[in-house]
Amino acid sequence: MSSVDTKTGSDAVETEIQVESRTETGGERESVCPECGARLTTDAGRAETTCTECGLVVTERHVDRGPEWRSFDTGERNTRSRVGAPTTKLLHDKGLSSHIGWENRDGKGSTLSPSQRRRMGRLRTWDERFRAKSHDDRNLKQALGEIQRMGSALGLPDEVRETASVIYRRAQAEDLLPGRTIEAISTAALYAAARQMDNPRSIDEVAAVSRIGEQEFKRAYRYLVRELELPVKPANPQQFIGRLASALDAEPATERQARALLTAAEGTGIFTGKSPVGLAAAALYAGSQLSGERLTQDQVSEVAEVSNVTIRNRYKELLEQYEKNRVDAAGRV
DNA sequence: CATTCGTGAAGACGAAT
DNA sequence: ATTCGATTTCACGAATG
Repeated sequence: MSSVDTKTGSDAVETEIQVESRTETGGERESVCPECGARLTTDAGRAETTCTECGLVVTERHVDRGPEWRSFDTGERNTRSRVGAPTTKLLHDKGLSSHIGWENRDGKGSTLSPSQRRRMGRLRTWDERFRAKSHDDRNLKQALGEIQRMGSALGLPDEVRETASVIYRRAQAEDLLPGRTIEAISTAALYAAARQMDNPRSIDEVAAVSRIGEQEFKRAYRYLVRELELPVKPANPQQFIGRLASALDAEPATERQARALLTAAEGTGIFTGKSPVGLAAAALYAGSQLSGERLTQDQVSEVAEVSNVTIRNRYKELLEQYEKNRVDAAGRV
């Protein structure tokens, strides 16, 4: 049993976090004083509950839910310490755990005997081990909570979130976390997972629900892919057509045309190096011209979060290739 | 007037040195 | 670590309907 405790440990954490994340914020604010039975008032700012009559301080556990602990901004990224995860200061143990220091002195400041010193050395070892373990656990909890939150905000299925947490754990196991924020790795893991499961979201979409900036997010993602050698294929623009079309309330004919345009351009090198979302947006615009719906470039660029310039540059290439294929097919018959 | 189109400057990125 | 080529975006003005 002892040899597998890392595995069972992390599984236990996973189920625990799911239960916790489903739990809504504590309901019962109505309570009475255990001493005098009078009403209690809660001071949210001080996180204190006091009796109106006798002044008894009950002090409930005001659980600090949600990852609002992150107080540094992206600009601080450069000055951040590279040692350890940035959670330590603010989150780790909430300052509740004791720590065995390195000084070989007792509580009064006098030095220890050699035997006591050895004993403390052994204790210190275990202290560090437990500390590291619980730190990783907290780290993971935090990350899984974030993945859960962002995943549901993006409407991603559970499998994607599970894949994301697997990726996160791999990153943790390979010591990829130091120097990066939990949010950054979580966001990157989720984005990578979505792509791996053929349910990609655009960088913009993911960045919109993440707590980190787009720059940092992309960095973390590339870092993860490189270090973990994640097998992520280039995203297919077709995968964005459906969601964009429904966001635009586009006609089915337009969507069909868009898909046809993309299919025609597949494998011609038009895709290489181009943003998949930009291609999808351009295809929808061009498709709407062909179908007669005539969406404007700005309409499409709005929902796709792609500039109208990009749409301009892409849709001409798409139409060109489409024409070429059409005459080829006609000539072959 | 709204939409589309073309352009140059600027920033980010990957690849190569 | 810097440099280069491609891409995207922004801001502007001109052309088009």
